[in-house]
Amino acid sequence: MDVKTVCLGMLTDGEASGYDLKKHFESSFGHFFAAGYGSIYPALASLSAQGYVSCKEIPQQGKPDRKVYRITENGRRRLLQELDHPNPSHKVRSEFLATMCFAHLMTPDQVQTVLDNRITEIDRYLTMFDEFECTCMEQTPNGMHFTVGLGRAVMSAMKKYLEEHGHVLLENPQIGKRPATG
Amino acid sequence: MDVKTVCLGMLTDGEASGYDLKKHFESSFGHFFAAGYGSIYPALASLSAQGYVSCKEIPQQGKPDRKVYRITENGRRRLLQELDHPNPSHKVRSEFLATMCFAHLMTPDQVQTVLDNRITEIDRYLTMFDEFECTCMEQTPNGMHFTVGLGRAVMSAMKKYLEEHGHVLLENPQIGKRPATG
DNA sequence: ATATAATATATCAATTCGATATATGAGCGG
DNA sequence: CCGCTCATATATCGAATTGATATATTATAT
Repeated sequence: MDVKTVCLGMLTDGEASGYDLKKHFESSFGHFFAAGYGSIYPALASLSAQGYVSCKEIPQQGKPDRKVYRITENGRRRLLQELDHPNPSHKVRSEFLATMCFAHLMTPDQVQTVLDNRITEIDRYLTMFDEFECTCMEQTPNGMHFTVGLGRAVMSAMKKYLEEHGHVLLENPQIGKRPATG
Repeated sequence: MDVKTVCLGMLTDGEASGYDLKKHFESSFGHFFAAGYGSIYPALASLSAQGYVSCKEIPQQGKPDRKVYRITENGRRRLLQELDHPNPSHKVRSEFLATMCFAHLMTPDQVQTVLDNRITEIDRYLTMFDEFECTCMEQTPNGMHFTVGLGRAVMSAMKKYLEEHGHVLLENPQIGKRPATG
C-alpha cells in the first residue's frame, strides 16, 4: 500500500487530477496518510503507464493542461488485490515525541512551547474533523467516517494526556547533567 | 529532526554501536520513531564524519569489528540546537486506515480480519509498554516515561474505538457498487 | 543434523519528502 | 495601479528513508 494504491482508491470516487488528489491528501486523508506532489505526480504517471488509469488532457490557457485521470477495469482489479492484505501497517513518525525524550536536556520554557504548540495543532485537527462531518455527503463511504472518528478519538486522547502529564517534563530540569559518562 | 539527530540523542545515554541503537529503535522508540540499519549506519557514518561522534573499533573474531560510538562536545552542542525547534512534527503513515477507507470495496471477512489483526498488534504494544515500565531503571529520563505513557493512552483509545465502531465497516457491503461512474 | 535466532556491519534500488520552478488569474490593500 | 498573496496546475530534483539482501560466526532449539 503505497501512494500509488491510495491514488487508485481515491479515483474509485470519480475522475480527478493530481491537483485534486493533493487536496484529498491534505483534508480527509491528511491525518494518517500525507503525500506531496513529488509522490503524487510520479504515482499517476506510473499508474497510467501500467494501464491502471486512463488520462484525458484538457487544454487550458495560461495554466498547464489539466490532466484528468480515471480508473480502468484493470486498475479496479489491481486495487482489490492491494486491499487484500490482512495486516496493513500503521506507523508513527514523531519528531515531537523524539524531542520530548530529551526534555531533560532542554529548558522548561522550550519544553512548554513545544507542548503548547502540539496542543494547538491537535485542536486544528479536531476542528478539521468537525468540518468534515458537516460538509460531507450522504454517500460518503462508512470508511471515511470511521477514519475521521478514529482520528478524533486518538487526537483527543493525546490532548488529554498532554494536559494531564505534560508538567512532569518541566520538573527537575537537569541541563548539563551527566558530567562524566565514562 | 532526522534519524541522525535521534541517534545523537540516544548516545547522550552512553556509548553504543549501530546494532545497540537498532535495539532502542525497536523497543522504547519503536512506537513513534522506527529506523532500520539502512538509516542508522549511514547516520552514524555521517555524524562521525562531521565530528559529532567519535568511533572506537573493537576487533572481534568471526563477527565484523564492533564500532562503538560516543558523542563529542560538538555533538552535544549540535543536539541542543536540533532540540531547539518549537514545532516538531508528529506524522502518521497508516496503510491500515487507508485500507479501511475502502472497506466498502472489500468483503466483510476481509475487513474483520484486518480489524482483528490491528487489535492484536495494539495488544502487543500495550504489553511492550508494561514491560518497559517494569524493566527500566530509576535514572530513566522523565521523557521516556512520558512517551511510553502517551503511547499507551493513544493505543488504548484506538483499541476502544475499534471495538466500539469497527462493526460499522461490516454493514451494507457494497462490493461492485457504482456500476456507472460516468 | 538442521534450522532459526542473535550478533554485527553494510549496501542498494525503490520510494518518499520537501523545496523549488513555471505560468496565470483573482482579489485585496496601499 | 502596483505589488502581494492565494489558488490553479504540473513537474522535477537532491536528500532522506525503507525494506530487502549480503556476509560471517556462534548459540540455541527442534
